[in-house]
Amino acid sequence: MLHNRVKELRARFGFTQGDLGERVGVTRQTISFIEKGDFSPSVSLALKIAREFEIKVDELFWLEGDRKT
Amino acid sequence: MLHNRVKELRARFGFTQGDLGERVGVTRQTISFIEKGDFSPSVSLALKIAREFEIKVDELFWLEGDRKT
DNA sequence: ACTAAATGTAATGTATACTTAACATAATGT
DNA sequence: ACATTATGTTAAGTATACATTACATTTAGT
Repeated sequence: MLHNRVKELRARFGFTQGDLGERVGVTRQTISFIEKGDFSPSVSLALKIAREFEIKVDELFWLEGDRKT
Repeated sequence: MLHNRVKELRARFGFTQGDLGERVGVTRQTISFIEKGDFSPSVSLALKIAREFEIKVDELFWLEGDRKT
């Protein structure tokens, strides 16, 4: 199971799902699915999203029971 | 375009493609495809591979023209 | 109350990640 | 020379990421 902080960071940056999708080249539905944890995006997309938030992929996405802290 | 250091690190750890695949739950062909850059794995798989090598996803995979140094 | 923007969600379609099976080749050990 | 192991690669199938369209609900602004 994969977890993420996309929704939290998107809110912090004041982006809508549509904004973020546009910036990283996917639709708002794709962002919505990712936030819901419905699927595991490609590492390319994960890198693009992490880049928008200026953090590392490992700080945005983590595997169940694998949290840093 | 996505680049990675999987082959280099796998060699450093003395794993065969089969060894690594088994550890992260995919076939050796999948590891082979990833090393060749044929596709962008899911972030779940990227996290598992990075964990094996004890490095961050961002140090294993990067987008064209996005290299840290 | 009305409108517009943002989100949730569902259906269907396409692209691509990943599997399975197979065959070829190179390298190593006996 | 033979067997074994690792890798390259290809073809065909399955699973899933992601797009597109559409509609309902919520929230903020007037």
